[in-house]
Amino acid sequence: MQNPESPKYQQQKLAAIRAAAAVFARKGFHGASTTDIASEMGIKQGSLYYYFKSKEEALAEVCLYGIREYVQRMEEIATSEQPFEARLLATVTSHLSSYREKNEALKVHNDERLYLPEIKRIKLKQLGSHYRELLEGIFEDGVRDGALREGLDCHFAAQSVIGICNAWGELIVRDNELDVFEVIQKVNDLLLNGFVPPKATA
Amino acid sequence: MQNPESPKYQQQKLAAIRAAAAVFARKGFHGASTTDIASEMGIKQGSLYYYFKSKEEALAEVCLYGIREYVQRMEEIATSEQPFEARLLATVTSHLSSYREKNEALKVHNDERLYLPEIKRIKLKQLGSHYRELLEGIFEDGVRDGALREGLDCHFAAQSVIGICNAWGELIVRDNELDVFEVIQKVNDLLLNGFVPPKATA
Amino acid sequence: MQNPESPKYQQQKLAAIRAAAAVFARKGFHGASTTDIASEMGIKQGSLYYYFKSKEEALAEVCLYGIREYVQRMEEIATSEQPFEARLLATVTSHLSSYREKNEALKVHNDERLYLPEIKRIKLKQLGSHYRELLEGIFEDGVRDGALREGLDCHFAAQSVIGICNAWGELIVRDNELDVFEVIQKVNDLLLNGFVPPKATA
Amino acid sequence: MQNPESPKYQQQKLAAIRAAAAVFARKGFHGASTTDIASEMGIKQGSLYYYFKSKEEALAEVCLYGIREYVQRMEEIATSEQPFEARLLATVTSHLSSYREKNEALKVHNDERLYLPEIKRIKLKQLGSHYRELLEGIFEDGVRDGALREGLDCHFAAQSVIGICNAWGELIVRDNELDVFEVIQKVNDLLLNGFVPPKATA
DNA sequence: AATGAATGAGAGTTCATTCAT
DNA sequence: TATGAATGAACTCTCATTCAT
Repeated sequence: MQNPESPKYQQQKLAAIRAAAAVFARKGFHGASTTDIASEMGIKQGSLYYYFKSKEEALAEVCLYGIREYVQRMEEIATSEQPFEARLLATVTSHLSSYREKNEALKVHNDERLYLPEIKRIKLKQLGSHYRELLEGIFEDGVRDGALREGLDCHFAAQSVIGICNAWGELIVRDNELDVFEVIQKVNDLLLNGFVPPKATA
Repeated sequence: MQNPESPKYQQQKLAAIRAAAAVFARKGFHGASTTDIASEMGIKQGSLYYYFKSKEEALAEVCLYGIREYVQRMEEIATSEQPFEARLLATVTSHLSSYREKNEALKVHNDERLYLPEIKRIKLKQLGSHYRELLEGIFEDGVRDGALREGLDCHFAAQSVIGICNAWGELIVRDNELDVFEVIQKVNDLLLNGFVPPKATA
Repeated sequence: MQNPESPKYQQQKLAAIRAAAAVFARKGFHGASTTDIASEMGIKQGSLYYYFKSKEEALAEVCLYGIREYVQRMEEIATSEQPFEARLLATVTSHLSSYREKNEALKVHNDERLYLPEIKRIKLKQLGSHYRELLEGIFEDGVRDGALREGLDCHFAAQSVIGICNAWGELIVRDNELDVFEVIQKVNDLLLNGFVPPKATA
Repeated sequence: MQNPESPKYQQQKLAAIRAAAAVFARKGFHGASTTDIASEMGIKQGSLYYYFKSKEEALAEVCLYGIREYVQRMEEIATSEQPFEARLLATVTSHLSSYREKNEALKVHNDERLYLPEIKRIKLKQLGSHYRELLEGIFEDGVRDGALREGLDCHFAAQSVIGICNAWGELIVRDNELDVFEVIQKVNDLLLNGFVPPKATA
């Protein structure tokens, strides 16, 4: 069926993934219909099956697409030779701005991937874990460098960064007025310093 | 469906709301069927309509149920005469432990309320805003007391607390092994101090 | 179940028949629900079964009720010692005014009786035939008396009277402004003389 | 459901309308199921929705179909240059023979259109009024020509023609033995001359 | 005499999926 | 490469009916 790896096919397939991402983000996996997706990309419902074997596979591909570039960027950040603070800022920036750039696929990955059967989630789990591990690595480096507190729970820290970025990401998607750059700054600051003023040490 | 505020009816209605909450939390609104809900509470599918006019109304009631007690607890915290740090800890504790106590309704409120029509969301919005405002008030008090940094964006702070708690909440619901008490401590600490060691002031 | 032939029961049963008639007339047999009927008479749905074994039986009773008094009146007219013209007028008057007096049961009989199973329609058929035969008898008398044309098809005539009365009856039920007395006069006149002016005979 | 004015679609759609007409005529709108209609046209129930958006819309289309050609024929009769008597006969013939030619759609229009919501009835009302007005016009012409009595209530006359034709139409549909031609003659005669013999004028 | 509660069957409708063209 | 047509399963919802109280 996918015999033609023709450029036209590749291009349409990408359009299909993006259309599916947009619709899943808006309506959720179960709330979205194949008709919705097809009409989002300007074709008829039946034609969708030329690009996806099933609706579920569409979800799988969207999730993969969503997290893949997200991990890629993290890979670049993690391997870059920068001080901790720069890398954290880069992480937060990458994560949050991906939401504004209408990367609906990431939102879909976060919210809907659980509706995939275990098997189709393996790859996603690997990528997700990889992402978290890279981020944990950054934190570990930070601790080693003295940029971070001794004894910091790096796993907890990484999860928290992901969590707070996703939370603000949803707000960003929902509220177009939000100044993403400002949010990035503040999130970054919160993660570094918390809300409490530095205690005057004697 | 009926007037009768009979105790039997009230009790069954509550069971219905809880059953719906459990199923919606597990499968999402669109992924859950009324058969699922009915069998969760041990009645037949058609009988569910004795307690809910529609599936959508069931969602509305679950959301309301979920957020109501959540706001109530916040109200108590906000009006208590405690220093900022105690109130923040109480907030985080209240929020996170509600997830462990299988308050699936709160998760449903967070994840599924957007599938309600605008009209049925008004009340929820009010409650949500009220919660956030109470929390903002706590932060404003903290700034005034000097417990928090001068010039802190209290709106941002409140949103961040809610966001990070919801993120960890999902993890708690998904992973039964997680030590909630430990998470609470660490989240609290992150919010107060961030990840960076206090700068040695000269 | 109907053990108590108490006056209260009889009275409520009549109310039930009338309520059913009103609802069936408004919504049709299949379009009406037992809830509609019950609430029309101010009781709860389940209680209806105290008066009717089934919805179908309710229809049967309404139809019977509707046609019974209608036939009774015809019986009086048919046995009265009046000239043809007076009896025709009485027939049309009886038929049409029964519609204005909200005898919805008659309308139900006309429109919905076909939804009854053959068996439950036997009695109705007898009554209907009896009505038509009485009316045919009136016409036969009229022919014999010379009040009507020689060779008139009395069966056709009777059916036509019934048909035109039912047709105007529906209009009367639907349009409250209609002057029933005027309609009666005109229908009567149409049946007697038609629309053409009497030919001047040499 | 679709744009395609493909001949196949048009043909199947017509088959769907006719099937719906047959079933609605037999069982009434509420008594008929979409399964009935589908199996009448030899497709599966779900497939029906390829041709109708809803059962209600099926009813609307059947009614429209039923009354449309009926009005068309009347238009031809009304604009023809014939004496009154010929036009009345043509009207009665058109009306009654349409019942024998299994135009169940007309019966459905008469009996079931009230179950449509107001909005979907507007077009039907217009057509119905148009029909009546054309018929009234024929009567007015007849009065002007002297073919009809001075002072005849033409509105009443038109309604009566429609009413009596519909009444006999139902009988024709129900009783296959009835000689339609004979009924037409007699109805026509009744409308023209009534049942009373012409008074011998001195 | 009446009701609250429940049921099961069936309704209309949607939708993922298939396939000939 | 894409579509029109059809399907069958699942879904939400309604409703006549029953029965303990």
